[in-house]
Amino acid sequence: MFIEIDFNSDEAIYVQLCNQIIMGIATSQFREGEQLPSVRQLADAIGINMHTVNKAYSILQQEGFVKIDRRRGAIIAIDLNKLAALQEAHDMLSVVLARAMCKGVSRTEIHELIDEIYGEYEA
Amino acid sequence: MFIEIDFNSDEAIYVQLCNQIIMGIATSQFREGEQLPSVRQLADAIGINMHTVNKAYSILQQEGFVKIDRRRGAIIAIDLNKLAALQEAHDMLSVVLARAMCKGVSRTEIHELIDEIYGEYEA
DNA sequence: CCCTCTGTTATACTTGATATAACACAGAAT
DNA sequence: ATTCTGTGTTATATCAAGTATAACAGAGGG
Repeated sequence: MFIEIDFNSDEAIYVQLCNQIIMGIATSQFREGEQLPSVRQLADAIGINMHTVNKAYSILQQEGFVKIDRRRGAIIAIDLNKLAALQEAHDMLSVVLARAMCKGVSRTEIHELIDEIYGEYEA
Repeated sequence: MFIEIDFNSDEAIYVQLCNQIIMGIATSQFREGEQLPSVRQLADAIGINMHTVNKAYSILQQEGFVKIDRRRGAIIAIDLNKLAALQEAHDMLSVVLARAMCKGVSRTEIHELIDEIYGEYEA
């Protein structure tokens, strides 16, 4: 369990949690069917409130990354909706690329970044 | 001036404003040295508060997209810091790509999206 | 039957986003 | 000079969102 929270960040804690868990799934640190730590366990480990973790898990459920069972807790369960995923990726990329373009980052450099990150994830 | 705010979005209004203005710069709708509408003009046009626009402009200044003059208002002035831009792009892409990968989007499909968006911007 | 584990709900507290109002400075018109 | 109108700024208030504390409810193991 390698989750690092930056308390000085302007990003909400539950958002950081969501992102790190999703990245954990992408890197196969968490696998389909695997059980995440209970809200209390994780909250204590990080030093934050149980409710904040609960909110992160709820959002991950809503976005189709986990399923929540009252007895077993949160379990990795990807809901594959590729059309929605492509739409979401397009919208988020539009913002990221606009920022990069304004600052003089070329199309080639972006493609290189993509390959670099995909490399980190597939390894 | 084509700025559309979604009041049902979970994104804060000032964030939507920042993003749309940055996309406006990327599409050459706004050019270096050009003057943005005054905080009151834009606020009235959109139907929001002047202070919300002011916050967006302040953030754009802080991030190096505009300069604010008490007399002339906000003026497009890109502060080219490519190293920081590449770092930022890497961090944001890490999150976007993780989400996409989990949902079964391939590396090739991401590259296609990049080209598609760059095409829209350069046109 | 009790103890402990799970998530859930109710309630407060604190911070951030947005709005209202008054301010201060600069330039144009009179 | 004086007034008017434009700019961003600051102070204050309001409302929503993020986070925390505490008590609850169901499930399973001793």
